[in-house]
Amino acid sequence: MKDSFLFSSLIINWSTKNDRLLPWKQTNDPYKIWLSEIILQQTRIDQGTPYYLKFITEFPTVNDLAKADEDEVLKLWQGLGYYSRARNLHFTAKYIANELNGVFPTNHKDILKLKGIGDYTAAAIASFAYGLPHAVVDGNVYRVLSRVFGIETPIDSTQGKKEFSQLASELLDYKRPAANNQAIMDFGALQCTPKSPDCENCPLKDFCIAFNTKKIDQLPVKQKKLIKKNRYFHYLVINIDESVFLNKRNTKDIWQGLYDFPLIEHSSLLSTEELKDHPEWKAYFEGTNIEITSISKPFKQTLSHQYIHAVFYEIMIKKTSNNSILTHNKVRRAAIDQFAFPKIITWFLSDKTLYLGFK
DNA sequence: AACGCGGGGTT
DNA sequence: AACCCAGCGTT
Repeated sequence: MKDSFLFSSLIINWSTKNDRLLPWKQTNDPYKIWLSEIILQQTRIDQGTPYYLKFITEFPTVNDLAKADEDEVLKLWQGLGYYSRARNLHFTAKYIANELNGVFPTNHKDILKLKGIGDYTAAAIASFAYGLPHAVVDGNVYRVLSRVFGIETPIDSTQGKKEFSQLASELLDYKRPAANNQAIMDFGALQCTPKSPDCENCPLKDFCIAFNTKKIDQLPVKQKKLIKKNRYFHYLVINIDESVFLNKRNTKDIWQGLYDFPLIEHSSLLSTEELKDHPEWKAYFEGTNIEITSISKPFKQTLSHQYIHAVFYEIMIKKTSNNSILTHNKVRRAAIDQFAFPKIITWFLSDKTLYLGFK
């Protein structure tokens, strides 16, 4: 079965009967294909599709995207996660517009140099936009190849990456790389699924080593296991007149580029009395006449690598002689919809809208 | 080579 | 709760 022609023929034949109609399949525009691939990195089709449609409506060309503010791009990206994708997308749009005269690179080597584009995305754009013979290796491909060929090398090892991308290249039908790449990903997503794949109705049943040795549920092999850490956020929702103070996250941490509120982080959840005794609280409110008007329920958000626990203290400033909080962005409450927030902030805000008419 | 980076669906 | 999704950049 180490017959590349047979493998790609079977996969492509399968795909002609199991086509997924997706918006970015209808175009050869490298900008749209690039945009779709960035959105779909580590993201399910169903989750990414509405964002793709929003983006091509708002920014029909790379020049439109380049002209936008980063805040505007992040706002449109809000809720999709992995926000460095949006920042790199915008950076690269400006680069293409300003340095490349708005023309997307047309060869694999130059595509791969762009920020936010790695091996997978470069191969995807090269094949889908220009018909160039570069094999994609994404999560679907790792799964399909490891099973069909019984490869137990961990897919998240350097050796594994090398081995699988070499095999994918050998298997690629060089006469129809786009169809071949599309087919193997669709096959992984619909037929050779992570859990309970439909092996009985699989065209590769007779060849698949994992199926014939009953190792389907053991492949692919991954070596990493990551531990989640707990973090405790005490958010200060500081209101003064019709405004509230926002914080733009610029440090090297989660949610870079998004907005939240002034934050006191501690290694455990603090009681109100403990929080009032915290040096950062004192720095904020020393010499200031304030009132805590409400304390939210605890919110919990699960990230890929940490748990965020957040409590929101709503504080009204009556009179201040302290200007340290003024280093944050003072924003009219009616205008906060324009800022991009992480999920845990939007949960808090929608709760407030629901119960207190806060807007 | 190892780690950090979101959010959500499925099992 | 664990796993995984059209991965990439940094250290």
